[in-house]
Amino acid sequence: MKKPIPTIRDVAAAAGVSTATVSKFVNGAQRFSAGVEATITQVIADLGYRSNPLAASMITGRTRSIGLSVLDVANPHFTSVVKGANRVAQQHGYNLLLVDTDENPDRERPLLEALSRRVDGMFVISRIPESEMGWMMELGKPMVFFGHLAQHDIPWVAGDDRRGARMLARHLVAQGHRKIAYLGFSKSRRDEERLAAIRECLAGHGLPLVVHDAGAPSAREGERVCSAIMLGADHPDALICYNDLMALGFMKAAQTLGFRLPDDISVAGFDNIQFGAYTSPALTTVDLQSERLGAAAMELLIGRIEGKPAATFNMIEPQLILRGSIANRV
Amino acid sequence: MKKPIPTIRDVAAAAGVSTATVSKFVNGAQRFSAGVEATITQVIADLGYRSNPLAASMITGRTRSIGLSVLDVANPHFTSVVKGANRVAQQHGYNLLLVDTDENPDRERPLLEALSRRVDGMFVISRIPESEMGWMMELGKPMVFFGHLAQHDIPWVAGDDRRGARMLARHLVAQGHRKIAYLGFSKSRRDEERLAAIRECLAGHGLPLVVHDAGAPSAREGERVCSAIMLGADHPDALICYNDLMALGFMKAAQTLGFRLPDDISVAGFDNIQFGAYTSPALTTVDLQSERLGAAAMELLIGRIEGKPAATFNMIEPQLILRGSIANRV
DNA sequence: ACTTTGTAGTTAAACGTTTAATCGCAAGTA
DNA sequence: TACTTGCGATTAAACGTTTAACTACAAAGT
Repeated sequence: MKKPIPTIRDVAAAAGVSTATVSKFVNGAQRFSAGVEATITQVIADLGYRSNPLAASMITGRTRSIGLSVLDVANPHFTSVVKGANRVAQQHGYNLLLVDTDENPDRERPLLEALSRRVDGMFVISRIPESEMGWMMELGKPMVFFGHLAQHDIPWVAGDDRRGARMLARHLVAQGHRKIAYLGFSKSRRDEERLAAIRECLAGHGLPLVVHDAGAPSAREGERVCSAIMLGADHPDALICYNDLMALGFMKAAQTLGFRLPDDISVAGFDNIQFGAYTSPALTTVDLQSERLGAAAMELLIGRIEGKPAATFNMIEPQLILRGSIANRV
Repeated sequence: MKKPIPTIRDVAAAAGVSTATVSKFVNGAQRFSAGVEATITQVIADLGYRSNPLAASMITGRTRSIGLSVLDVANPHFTSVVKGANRVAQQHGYNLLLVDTDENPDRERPLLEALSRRVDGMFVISRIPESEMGWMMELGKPMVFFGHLAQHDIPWVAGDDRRGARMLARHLVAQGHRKIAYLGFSKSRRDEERLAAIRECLAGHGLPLVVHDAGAPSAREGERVCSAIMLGADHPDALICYNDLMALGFMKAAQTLGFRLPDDISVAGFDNIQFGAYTSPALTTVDLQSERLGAAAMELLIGRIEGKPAATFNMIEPQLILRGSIANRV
């Protein structure tokens, strides 16, 4: 036995004005005579009227929600991105419509296509190669992508992976490491930048790089590959992981195997997830500023949605976070 | 120079049928003669027609999105809840409209009120006391709450906090601990259940309980309160934390102060966040099944939205996860 | 042959807003 | 006085669907 939800027409009738007047009043789009203003205010309060945003969206073509497609919300790196994005969205009066593609590229297309009609714009964190992204442009909504893109007319936001990787590799060399390995995740578009920068830096010092590849960017996978890396003839003296999750998993497994960290092997990762600070040794990492990236992406996107001129991309400076997981071997 | 988006009317005109026919066709609501079916299929493909869900929502009153209000997405416990909720929502063809209240109860009301008109139902994780939740019921949408509620007509989903707390306290006693402390977070509705169960269990063994209270359920706060707990005349031999985040922070700070874990003090938490497994010692915790809770809440909510008879609440069994952070003092 | 039943498709009225165009009126201007 | 200007308020047409009620017609039953 619910009372029917009052419409703008009910308000107009009760206040003795037209619906247009009520609409303009609610949207603060005009000045009003004192009498009318008082009456409408009163009636709205009495009836408990609240504008129906769906109906408004039909006319204005704006929904005040933004689609956010993420690879895995439970990955703390992406969680931070979401957090930053959501903060900015909320500040501007937008809500996030969340999609989690669960690291499965096949899910992205149907989910994004369905999403596109319900939002004003989309922030997309994807594993789809840039060359296969054509259909996304047909979606007809403003978009911003996570991660560096080569095409210059598509907006993106990214940390400077190359620079961060270089900083880290340089530091390892300076600390006297000579047998450095990289545990990558080649399905990610960002992996190749990191790998290239590391390799280049080491080559500059005449050092080789052993590369391993993980099947998922997860702690579990880091644990799994540990024995393959450590139980060979001579294991590396330092390991750079594609991300902190993998590094955490690797460290745990290595310790379980009886290795001492960082004496037997130094470990480092990317992302600076919160939990890297709580292991022993604490994890050295490249902070790519996840939350700021999310926020910057949202600023960019909302700028485009609201038609304000804005840059097409935004590269944020990384920071090397030094903690106990890297030994000094000099 | 964008081409205008085709409407159902464009399709109807091009196919030589009425809009009603097209509508029924896309919703699979009727059988059609072979000719009509073929024509419509063809025209839809040619024009690239996609139904506008906003317009449909106006009529049906259904949006196929569900509001999820969360205290802090970046808290791994809630991240898991979101993950589980989102999985089930997606399975049923719903999207989550996310709201993050940032542990600030004052933000909840305006955000939820705005949200309520755009969704079919809401899953609310709140810090608002049950006695002040009246206005939420006026929102006129199906709702499910996170955490135990006393009122029996409001649907909720929760882990069995009392049972989990009892299991943990009992284990500590069995392992020979006699000076047990609790680091709580009294702003949470769930804190009091845990505290009560622990106190009751210890009282049964004639043991006292020292209670501390944190200002936030965060690792940082766990670090901050460490010295107050450990540097007194004689510190506890075991500490139960309101959640794993606080436990992680506490452990780190205690180790920094020179204490050895678990020899000097045993530590345990709640939630079984992934990262408790990667510290040294690894964290003993009560797994309240965050992800299953999120999923169960969504099942319950969707059941109510779609008018299927369902239970009003769902209590999920906790599990004690024993790891290295608890010593054997017998 | 006449009625009934069932089915494929149409008509037209919603749903609850926004907004361009218009209007009436009072105040200001020439 | 007559003409303009500005402003508060109205009119009515959208926006893109769904759906109850209806129609036309063919097949089946009597």
